[in-house]
Amino acid sequence: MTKQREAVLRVVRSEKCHYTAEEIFERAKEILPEISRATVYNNLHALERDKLIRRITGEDASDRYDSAFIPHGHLYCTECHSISDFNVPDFALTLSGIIGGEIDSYELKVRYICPACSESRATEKRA
Amino acid sequence: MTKQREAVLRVVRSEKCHYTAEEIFERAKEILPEISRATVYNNLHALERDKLIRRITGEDASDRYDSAFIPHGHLYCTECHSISDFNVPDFALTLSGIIGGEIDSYELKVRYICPACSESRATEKRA
DNA sequence: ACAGGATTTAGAATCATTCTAAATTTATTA
DNA sequence: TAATAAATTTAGAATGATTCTAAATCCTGT
Repeated sequence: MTKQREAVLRVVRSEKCHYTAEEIFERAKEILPEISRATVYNNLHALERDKLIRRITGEDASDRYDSAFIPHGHLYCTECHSISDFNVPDFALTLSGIIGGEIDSYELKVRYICPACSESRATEKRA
Repeated sequence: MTKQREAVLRVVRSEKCHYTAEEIFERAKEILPEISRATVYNNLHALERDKLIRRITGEDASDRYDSAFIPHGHLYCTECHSISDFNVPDFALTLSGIIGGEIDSYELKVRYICPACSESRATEKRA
């Protein structure tokens, strides 16, 4: 665990982080101004391999990361593109039951319209 | 629905397709030799928007696609990188229950070791 | 201190995807 | 059917996230 890896981990673990590699790079530079982009990528991969962080794929051009404390799903709003977390109780267990074997990890993403956007849509209609 | 869009859809709907855009392009050229890569991308986006096909993200550098008949999850083997489908009964319903609102779509990916690889590992250990 | 192995760095290279602008096709309206 | 508008297609250039490279640096164990 080098100081670079520690810095990357600290950034990803910061509050409500769903950052891209680039954003993590920017923030890691505030801790270690000399850190390079390649190192950030290297460490994101290493930390993901060791299950200290989790990669979130798909909704943008670039991957995002979050801390892996509790397995959870992600909600994407198709209007404002915000990301939030949600939990499916005992889902890992449910999955291994269906699959009939051990699971390494899972990724669950739901696209929907978030309450805020849903509300502002309704307001518009009324107007 | 142009003949190009039809060709792309036909390729994605071919048996057990989990192709990348590039693979779809190669196969679409067998139907329409003049088709261009940009058209394949355009139509993949259009077909996804219209929910005629589904995009699968993440496990490779490039996205993959499959036909969207029945909502289902994907199993990735971490050893041989094969992809297969599986079904979580009534999952869309479960999700909208948890989220408390309507869902646009969901993507569920599970990483595990497939039965074939699991077996060959066991065989190795025995040897 | 020293050897060996892993990590870091800057920048170049790669490669999937998107963009562009012109040409063509399809749909609409007269 | 002719005329016009709107959407789609095309080839190739551009973009941009990520990976690669090769040299420098940092640990670790002796």
